[in-house]
Amino acid sequence: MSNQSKPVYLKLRDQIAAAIIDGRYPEGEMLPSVRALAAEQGANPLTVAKAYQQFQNDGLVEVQRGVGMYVADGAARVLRNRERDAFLSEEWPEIRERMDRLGIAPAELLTDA
Amino acid sequence: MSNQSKPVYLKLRDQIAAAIIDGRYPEGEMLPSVRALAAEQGANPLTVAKAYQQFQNDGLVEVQRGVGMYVADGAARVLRNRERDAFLSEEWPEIRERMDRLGIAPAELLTDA
DNA sequence: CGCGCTGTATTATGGCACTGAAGCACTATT
DNA sequence: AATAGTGCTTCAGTGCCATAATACAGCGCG
Repeated sequence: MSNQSKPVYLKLRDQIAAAIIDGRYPEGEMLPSVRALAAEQGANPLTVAKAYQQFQNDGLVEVQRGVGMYVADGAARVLRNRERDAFLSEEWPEIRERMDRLGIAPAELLTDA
Repeated sequence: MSNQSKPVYLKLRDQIAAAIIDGRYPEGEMLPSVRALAAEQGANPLTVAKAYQQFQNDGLVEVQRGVGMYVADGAARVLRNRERDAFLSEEWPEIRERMDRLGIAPAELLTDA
């Protein structure tokens, strides 16, 4: 659903955010360079820069021009809380409404880990 | 999430599907005309037609040119089963993964009715 | 200094999806 | 026949996305 026809820069943004939350991009560590990530993902450097842009504006990554971009302290916590609130207030109600309409019992969703 | 920056014709499509599943557009009954629904929703008739298009291709609505479009027999059941399967196989795994990442326990969200 | 690595800005271009306006084709009713 | 209601086709416009080529600016190191 989230990985299909969505703009590339948004997919990259989500992917980076997940990596920060999971600690795969640890706080204080340097993020992959624009060109490096672009090459790795087969995307354009400009597109990667656009994905990084949003994190800069929010102060979640610190830019050292000529050096690289670093994950700010507390970025993982802020990011997780923000996405958590957004999920609960916006996405979950609609998901729940859909489950009710489709007749999906909550129990059957919890069987697997 | 589903009601923000999503194309109008897709929002209309979901809305119509929900109405069919819920029986607000009963089987055998005539659907609102393209122009009528467009006026009601403040959209362009063509956009509404595009939303209806997908149901025609799947045989869920029957078109009588010059007359109108009617909900096919069994449309509600087919539609509900299809969306149900799609939800379980495609959407839910991603939702589950996100909830795990954000530290949300599924059980506490499913307890209330 | 010179080289190589960072991010950034500019401009241009192609593609694609969405939306819209006008008109055509068909049917039922009068 | 005339009218008014249907869906449908065609043409055109708009905006976003992605890419490309190029150049600029800051930093570290030999």
